[in-house]
Amino acid sequence: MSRKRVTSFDVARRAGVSRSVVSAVLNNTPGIGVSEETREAVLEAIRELDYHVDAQARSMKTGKSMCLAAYGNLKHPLFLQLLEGMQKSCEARGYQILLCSGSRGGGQDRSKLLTLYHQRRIDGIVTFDDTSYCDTAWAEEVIQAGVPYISVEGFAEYDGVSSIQADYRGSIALALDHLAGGTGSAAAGPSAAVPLYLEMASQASSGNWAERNRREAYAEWCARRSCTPRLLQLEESRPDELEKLLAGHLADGSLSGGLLINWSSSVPDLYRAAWKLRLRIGEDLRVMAADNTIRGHKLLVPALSCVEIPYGRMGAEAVEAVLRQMDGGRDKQPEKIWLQASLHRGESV
Amino acid sequence: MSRKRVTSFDVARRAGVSRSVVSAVLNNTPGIGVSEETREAVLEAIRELDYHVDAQARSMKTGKSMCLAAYGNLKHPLFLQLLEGMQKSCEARGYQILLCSGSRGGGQDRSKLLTLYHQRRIDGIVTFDDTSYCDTAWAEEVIQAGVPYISVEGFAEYDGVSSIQADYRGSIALALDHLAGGTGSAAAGPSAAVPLYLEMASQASSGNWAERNRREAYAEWCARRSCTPRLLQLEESRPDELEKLLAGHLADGSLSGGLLINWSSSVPDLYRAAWKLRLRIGEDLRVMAADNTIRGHKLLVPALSCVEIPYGRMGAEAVEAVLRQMDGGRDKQPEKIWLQASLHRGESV
DNA sequence: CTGTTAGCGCGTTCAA
DNA sequence: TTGAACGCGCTAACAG
Repeated sequence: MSRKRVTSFDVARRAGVSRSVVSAVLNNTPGIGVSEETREAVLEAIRELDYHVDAQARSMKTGKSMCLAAYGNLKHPLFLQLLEGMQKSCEARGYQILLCSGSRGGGQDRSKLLTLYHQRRIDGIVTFDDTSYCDTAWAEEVIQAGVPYISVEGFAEYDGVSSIQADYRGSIALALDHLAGGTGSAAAGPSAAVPLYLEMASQASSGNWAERNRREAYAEWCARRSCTPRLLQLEESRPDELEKLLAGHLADGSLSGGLLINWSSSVPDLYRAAWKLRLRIGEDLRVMAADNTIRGHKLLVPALSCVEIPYGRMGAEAVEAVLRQMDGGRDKQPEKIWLQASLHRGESV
Repeated sequence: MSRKRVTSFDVARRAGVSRSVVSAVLNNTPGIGVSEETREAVLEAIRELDYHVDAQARSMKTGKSMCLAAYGNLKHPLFLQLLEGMQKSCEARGYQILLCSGSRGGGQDRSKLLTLYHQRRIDGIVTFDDTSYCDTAWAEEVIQAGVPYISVEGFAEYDGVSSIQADYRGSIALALDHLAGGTGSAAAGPSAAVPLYLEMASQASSGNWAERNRREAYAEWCARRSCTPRLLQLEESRPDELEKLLAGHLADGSLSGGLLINWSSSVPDLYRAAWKLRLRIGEDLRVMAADNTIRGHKLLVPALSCVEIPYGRMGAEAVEAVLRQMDGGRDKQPEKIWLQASLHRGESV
């Protein structure tokens, strides 16, 4: 049978000291001096008895749970990358991650995060939001509660709370340069065919900050090269439309500059349309995506060239930011953090 | 500023009762009778003061952290599905999930799970292992510590600890039936071409329980139909080998019965080989995979027909099993749980 | 400089 | 229905 739980009291007795010394040794308490000798004795006792601090008792005293909540949609494949990044930072700082998925659709089960905070189960919150997320009511609650908080990809244009996002503008330039670079000389002039920008859209994404930035970045890129932008917008999940589009634009050769699509999640539809038309991606048609939600660089055939949003780094940075808030007190201004995207060279361009 | 923390003491005074009553109301303590009247008064006070139980203090007293550890490889995309299932069960039982990734490669950072248990941060452990995982040293430690534990997909053939796994045998039959069903009449006799079974292999998977089961299931399926099995084994990550194989077998028509591959993760290579040979999957070549790690039913073009391992349900069941262990005491026998796989009908067969 | 004593934090539970 | 003790570690004030 497992023997009785070992407490600091046991350790103290075993080492012939008082419990405060045990605590001092464990925490390197500055105020309390401990001779090297006793220190060793305590550590020895700890080892012998296999003593472990009771995290609850410690938390109760210190007021820190040493846990951060990670809230996000478990259906989103890239949530894992975020968690990985968070994990790394947390590990380095001795923190744990409490997983809090947002299961239901519309409902604000975010409020349970605040409950967790009030219960002292967590010291801070990281939410993985989509780029159009900006619920100011939630932001108010967070501020009201005084809980350290940061949103990943949400609240891009709202200064009330901290947030971290990718440089969507830069990501478009990256993609377009790659697309154009493959076409001929690096110094391609206005004569070279301009890449077509295909913007998939859903009701939620219309006024969206990310989409707007991408669109503008496309326009600017074209302007810099003094060629006219060719923007197309399409409803999401309309594979037949995609096919029609492809057929039409191929007939008149207007796709010779390649195609940049905003969401990789629509790329399978695109590939499928090409498949039906017996077009070979990467040969008859050069394609890139402005994100990599579907991990298309590894899974699609031919491998998708795309831009990678750095969710891993975002997670790590998010944790750092939240921890900063904890130290900084409540007067600290919300931070807005931006990270660069990177390029995946596949076979599709 | 956030006002001072509200304790049960404040609530008690506000409601004109003693703290024990507050506790009794909150926990519906059976032994203690509380009049409807006082009950209401307490709830009212709780509401007015916005009181929240301090989780640490409660845990300290009850000895339950109300947390389960989820350990697994954050690089594995299906870990998310497992978490989703765990989340669902946990939510229903008032539990939280503490995320504990296994970051490094070989190192046994699993031991930190035991530390967490000794620290009373968690009440139980669920690990997401691969099918060849069977570290009996770890199992011993777990038993020794007396921590409720279950492995998902590990320890299939070791009875010392609880585990939960998919019915890999059944999954193969499912796939083969689908593959054969598409070829002609349901009552296809020995005359119909037999599907080829392609087993990708790595050093770790050789003696592997899952692979052996799949192989045997294939043999049995063939035996039932009195046709001779056609098994092929290939080293993983050898795209050129795959291409050679495809070319050869197509020339002699031996792939007319279709192809079943054990790992979907090698399917992109297969698709790529077909792509190079200008073969059209689903038309010139019918393909299925025995798992769906890569989510090929949605991402690949044409959509992959495959078998789905029910990670979501496994996660939910795993949590239930761990909670059962907590109630049952340490005399309870380890459980071995099996779940059925299901079929995804795609376009590749 | 080294180490001790006493009291706290907060909810739960058992004897009264 | 209540008072009092308890669980376990932290830390300020204090003593050698």
